[in-house]
Amino acid sequence: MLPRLKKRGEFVRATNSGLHASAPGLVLQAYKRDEPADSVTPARVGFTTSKKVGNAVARNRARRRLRVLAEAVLGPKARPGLDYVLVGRTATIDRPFADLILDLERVVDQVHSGRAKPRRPRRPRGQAPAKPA
RNA sequence: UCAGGUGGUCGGGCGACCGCGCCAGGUUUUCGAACCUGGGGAGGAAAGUCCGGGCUUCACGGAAACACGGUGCCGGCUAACGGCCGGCGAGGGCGACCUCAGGGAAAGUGCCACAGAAAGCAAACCGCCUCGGAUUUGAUUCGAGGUAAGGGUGAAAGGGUGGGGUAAGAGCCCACCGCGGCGCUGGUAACAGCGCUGGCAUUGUAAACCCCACCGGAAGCAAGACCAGGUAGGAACGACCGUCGAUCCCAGCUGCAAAGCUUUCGAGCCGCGCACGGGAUGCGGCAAGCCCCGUUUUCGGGCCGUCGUUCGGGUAGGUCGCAACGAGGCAGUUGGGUAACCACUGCCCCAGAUGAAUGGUCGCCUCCCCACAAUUCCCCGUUUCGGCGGAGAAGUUUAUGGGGGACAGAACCCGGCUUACAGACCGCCUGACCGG
Repeated sequence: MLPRLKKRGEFVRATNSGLHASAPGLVLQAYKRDEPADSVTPARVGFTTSKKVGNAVARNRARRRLRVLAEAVLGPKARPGLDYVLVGRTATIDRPFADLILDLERVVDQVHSGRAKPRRPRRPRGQAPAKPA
């Protein structure tokens, strides 16, 4: 079983500074930890299911499916030194499991090959968009 | 059989593979843990967080009062409750049954739109009746008075219905009903029944203020305790206050006196100590600290006041609380009670996570819905009377395919309430129809 992300700061770091890739059934965020090359720790994984997914029962179900999914796909494919965050969507609950596996394999490949992009910076609420110079 | 009422139970089942966290025992151990075996692992509402408790901290002399909030027919049950049970009253339903914040309106204040002549000190718009006058008989009209039976307005017109009575009317009188008072009877009581009596006087509204009775100290497991870490027990300004300076003081009380007592001190406590050049600031010791520095420790050195305003920075990591012998659960042809509930007997120990375990995937079955085919029935056309074609209905049986199975996730723990909920099952009762 992969080690889990547990602190809020680790999740925020992956969201703000990590790479993002999305699929119909889920969203993947990945952050490469700043570690010396000779002491790289194993990959870690965390799960986020917000209220957008549904009530507590729906969120629990989405997170459980993501957890099994992570063991099946990230178990063999995860790279040491990375923090993976799987974000649940509404479709995570009803999408066939085989499709979810394909979704996750695709986004993991995107992240590993560098084709994923960092998150578009969001302006703080209440501020006007910055005008291009 | 149909329609309905009410109480209760359940909330998909089985299997395969792969997993999660907890407890107990065992083995290994590099003391971090790993592995094996066994046990148990979401709900009827775990939800909303609306009441009542346990528990914790704070406050507080017992207590009482004010304010504020809550409750509000009677009796019982309960640890307690705004809960439950049984009664009473009022309203609804043919009925089973359902609903009700259901104390006080002769303590006081307020309010009652619109319509209407008049709305709580009642009231004369139309009408009705009597008397008088005028005009031309019928009749019309003017004036004075009586009248709440009729019309009209309104949610409501100052008891209701009927009779007597009267110029017309009126509780003016009578009967019944309603209402108030008193008495008797039944009931623990709410209340009910009966009798006498009064005279219709007392409009409604208290989820309007209010009055009365009873209840309530506050905040909550991020309570609270311990440990680890930690740059910041932060900063600025102002006031008080202390130091330098300025300045001020070297005293007061008792006593004849000797003397004694009191008075000071920057900050936790204790002790010492000060007078002609001294003091207000001194010296020593002990103790505490989420403080800082040095060098890891022993240790050494430094630091520290109060109040107010403003501005920040960081954090919520671990263990305990906390997984339970408890207002505990299950069972009973047991006993008491109409019941809620209580007693007794037997058995059981029954989730404990913390980015948050209690599951994921697949197959079969089950229940419901839909489509299509076969099946049955009816209608139309045609016929060589065997059928054929078209259109429709039934949903019985069978097969195939597709879809659906609700509301919802423990977070310190109990007792309730409220709200959400596909569907299934059981008991009792009511009404209608049919049969005996």
